[in-house]
Amino acid sequence: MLSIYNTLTGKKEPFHSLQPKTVRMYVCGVTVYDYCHIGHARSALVFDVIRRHLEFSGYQVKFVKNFTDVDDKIIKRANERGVSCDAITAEYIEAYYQDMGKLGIRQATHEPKATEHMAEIIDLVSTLIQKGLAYEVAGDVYFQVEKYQAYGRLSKRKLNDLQAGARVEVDERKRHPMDFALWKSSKPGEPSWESPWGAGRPGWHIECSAMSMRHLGETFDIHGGGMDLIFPHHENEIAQSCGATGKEFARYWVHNGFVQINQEKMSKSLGNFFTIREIFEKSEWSVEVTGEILRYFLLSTQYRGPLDFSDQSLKEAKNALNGFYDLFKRLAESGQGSVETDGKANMAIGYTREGFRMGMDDDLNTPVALAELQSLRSELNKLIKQGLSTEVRSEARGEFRFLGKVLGLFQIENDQWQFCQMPFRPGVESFMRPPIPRPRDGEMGQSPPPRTLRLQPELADTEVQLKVDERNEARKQKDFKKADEIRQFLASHGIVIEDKPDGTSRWKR
RNA sequence: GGCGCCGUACCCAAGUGGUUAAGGGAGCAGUCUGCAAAACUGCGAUGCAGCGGUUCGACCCCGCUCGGCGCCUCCA
Repeated sequence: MLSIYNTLTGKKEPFHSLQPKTVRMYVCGVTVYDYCHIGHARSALVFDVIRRHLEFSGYQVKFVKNFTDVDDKIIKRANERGVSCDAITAEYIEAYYQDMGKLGIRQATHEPKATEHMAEIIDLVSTLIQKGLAYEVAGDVYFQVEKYQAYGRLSKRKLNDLQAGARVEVDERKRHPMDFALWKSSKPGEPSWESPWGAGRPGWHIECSAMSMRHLGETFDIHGGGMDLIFPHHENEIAQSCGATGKEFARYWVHNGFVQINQEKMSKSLGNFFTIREIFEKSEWSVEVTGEILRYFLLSTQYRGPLDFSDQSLKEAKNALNGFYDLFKRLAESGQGSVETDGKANMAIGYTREGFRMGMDDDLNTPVALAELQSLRSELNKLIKQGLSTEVRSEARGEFRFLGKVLGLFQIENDQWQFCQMPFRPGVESFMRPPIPRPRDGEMGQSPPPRTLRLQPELADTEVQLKVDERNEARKQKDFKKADEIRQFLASHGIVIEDKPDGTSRWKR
């Protein structure tokens, strides 16, 4: 039974779906005007894993994640480049799929766009006006926050408190400073749609209400996003949705913590962000391996806590994964077991599955889930030393695949894993670049110049094996000088040899 | 000014009102080994920012202090 922290109640609560065996979940996606950074990756991954865990637990998950494709920032970017908004959004939606795909983020069941739901949005705004919760002023429509008594229940704020210290610009046309736009009249050249209030475009919050209700119904189970969306975005979504339907909107509100750099929030405005693609570009490893490192790193902290991104944290993730894939190599070798060792291994697998499930059920405690897998790794290493049958080894690898699937880990083939850094890639010592100076007013942050990678042609597996055999022959002849030369040669191609007690060797890249 | 979060060993990171405070990384010392790598074994917080309080008993509950951060404006 899953327990999950609900921002609405401020407590961890047992999760019950409204409909049996089906979970309806909506997550705020990204505004598509730029490349995604690691913060976006964390959010996407957290909800990807929640979805996978729910499926693992036997639910069918209807998962909706939107693209915000009408927005001031998009218009601004389009104007800067002298292209259409459509061109901007198409470009960055494509980039989103590329980047998230590399991270192994699965696509949602529906990925709606605001521009494709204008009818629903206009309907919703009309309803709010009819119900007296919204008012029109010269082509703009505002939601009147004072008409929704429960306003502030998600973010635990009171309207009065908000007013007191708020840095909200005074808009004479609003009845209350916190009233927010449902519909904005458009200026010439801006994207616009016909509406009862004239040509315009939707405000930011209304699209999520319209799209979630369209695809999931008026009341659904989980609504998620980053912590920073709690106020005002989700607060406003609740106000306008509940106001319009008179029903509860989402039942569980789930928010992920931030990725930080040096204990500070990573954000565009601070200029201290790393895009997903730049990490892949700088990585010393293949796309698959880098993706798994990033996933492990992002899951090494519980989703609600802050997570500091650094070169070291990625190295730790890499080292941890090396340990798993080292084990997988051993599990792929054949062996003789005993009733005792095979039995112990099966027991350990059983306990691990149970512990893993409990960890994940406890508000998606991925660090605990990973610790369980680490314990199994350690246990299996011991048992392999004592002797473990080929069958049980294979089952164990299968278990890592099975549980790992929930986290998106351990899915790649053993020989796809790269243990060593790619040799001869100058200038790529680390994922991290020096801190970017904070941009001054109105100035964009500077990107470092692109790095050119020189790839050493890789040795084919057969070539490596030939060399390894040659070396073992030399070792048999006690020609250790030659043996070491071959080791050196292979090392220069990024290959590490591990000698086994029986005189044969395993090798890894 | 309002609301909220965090502070666990060298680093990352779980956790519990009362047994030995998970797990990983790094380190050190061993086993194994021609060498190496991997693996294994051992060592490592008498203490969970500090100070009070509640309690038979608190790292875990309450209060205060110090330190760090977030939201209140676009933001995952």
